[in-house]
Amino acid sequence: MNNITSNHYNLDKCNSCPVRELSFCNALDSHALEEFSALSKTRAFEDGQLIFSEGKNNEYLGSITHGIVKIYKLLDDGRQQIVSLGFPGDMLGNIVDAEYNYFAESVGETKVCFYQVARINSFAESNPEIYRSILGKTTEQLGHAREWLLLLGRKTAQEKIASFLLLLAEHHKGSSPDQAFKIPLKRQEIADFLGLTIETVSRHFSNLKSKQLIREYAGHMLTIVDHEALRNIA
Amino acid sequence: MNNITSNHYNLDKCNSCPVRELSFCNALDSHALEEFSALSKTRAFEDGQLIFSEGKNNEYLGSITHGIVKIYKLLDDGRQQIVSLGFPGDMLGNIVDAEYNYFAESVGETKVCFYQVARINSFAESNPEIYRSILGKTTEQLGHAREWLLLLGRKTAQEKIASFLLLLAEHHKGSSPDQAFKIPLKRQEIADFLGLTIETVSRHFSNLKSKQLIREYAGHMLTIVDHEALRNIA
DNA sequence: CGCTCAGTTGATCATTATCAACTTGGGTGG
DNA sequence: CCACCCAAGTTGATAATGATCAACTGAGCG
Repeated sequence: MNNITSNHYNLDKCNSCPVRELSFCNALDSHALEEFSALSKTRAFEDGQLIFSEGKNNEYLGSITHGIVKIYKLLDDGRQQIVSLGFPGDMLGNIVDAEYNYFAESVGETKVCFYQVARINSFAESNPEIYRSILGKTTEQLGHAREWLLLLGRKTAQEKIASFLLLLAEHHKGSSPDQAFKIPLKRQEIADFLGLTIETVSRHFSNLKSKQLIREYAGHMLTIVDHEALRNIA
Repeated sequence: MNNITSNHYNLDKCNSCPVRELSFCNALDSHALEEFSALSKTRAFEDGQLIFSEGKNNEYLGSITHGIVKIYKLLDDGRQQIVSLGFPGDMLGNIVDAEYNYFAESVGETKVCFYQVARINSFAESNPEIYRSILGKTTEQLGHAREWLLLLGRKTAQEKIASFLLLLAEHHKGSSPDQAFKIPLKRQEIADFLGLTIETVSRHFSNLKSKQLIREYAGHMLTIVDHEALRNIA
């Protein structure tokens, strides 16, 4: 964790924060938030930058404000598994384990609001509710991880792809259903998220297209044509 | 959650608790612990009893004191995935999500120390450190879940079996290495934990036996003969 | 223009699932 | 006490899913 840029508009930055209601800092009242926000530093990442790397200690806790972050693990021979996709409002890192045993990398342009863990702990002495809030986010992540265990352990390739597309659609709920959205991941990343190979992912995409359940165009823009059918597959 | 038996020896029960140092209640000092322990009720389970079922609300938080609990999810067609094995000291349930989206079932004879979530929340008003402690346990579970995501997504059957055996051995560290221990799960449960079928599990067990890496006898007693080789496989 | 990277598609292979038969062992009742 | 029964586990034969290897397309960029 280097080069965290100082932030000089602390006082009202949370008010303009796009993930104000989603982030773990949401639990704080406006007075506490003002104090807390003074501790934060925001950092922007280009596509594919390493945010955390394995074995690094838990010096910072982050909150994603823009973009997507992939959390992944590696085996010795290079096999990779994405264990989580972080979307705006999601928490990054943890304040408990000294060993942060994953890699975190930006997917596209990303911004993360960081807090030093030591400062969170001091802050918590007078504002213990922050722990409850971090607990909420962690429990949520645990739920997602377990959902994915079911997917990786028991779903077929086609079911995995369908589930993945619905997950993405879920994060575009703001826009109308049947709205086109950009697939943020490359085929290799999708494969690493679903426990498949590039080729299998590609084939099942083609398959869903030929069945007219989805449509893809202009690079990576995707429309889910038949939500219902996709949900039945997943 | 029915039939929670009242516990009439509250005052010093935590002192005799076998998971005193492992459980989330560990964070409390002896005064707070005495107050907290009065809120707990212990319940015993036979093999294969349902402890939580999907969709039930988060009324209770538990701490496993004896035995093993499997947490699993189901697909509509009956496919099952064990998403976690709870050992003594592990936490059961959560205090955040209203929907507890898993099944929990005892594996062998099991005892669980339960707390009503509402009571934990009241208690936390004067002892907020309990949230920090629950957060610690939840973060630990998240770490295990993600380790398993790597296993399910990217490891071969043989690697899965080896990893599983080492996980079990890990929980018998108290006894000397190369010590025999009982495999607590049936083949079907192992399969549901590793995302495999019974037959594949059985074949790879046979394979490891024929290679003299493990030995199995008297039903389900297992000795790991060659830890090193097993670790290389995993 | 040609290079590279991402993605697609095809052919073949390997691993694991499926289906089926058989073994083993513990428990029960005659 | 033995015979039987059932559940769990093993092993074999075959099938299917997904991986691997390979060739090719197309877009973006210097």
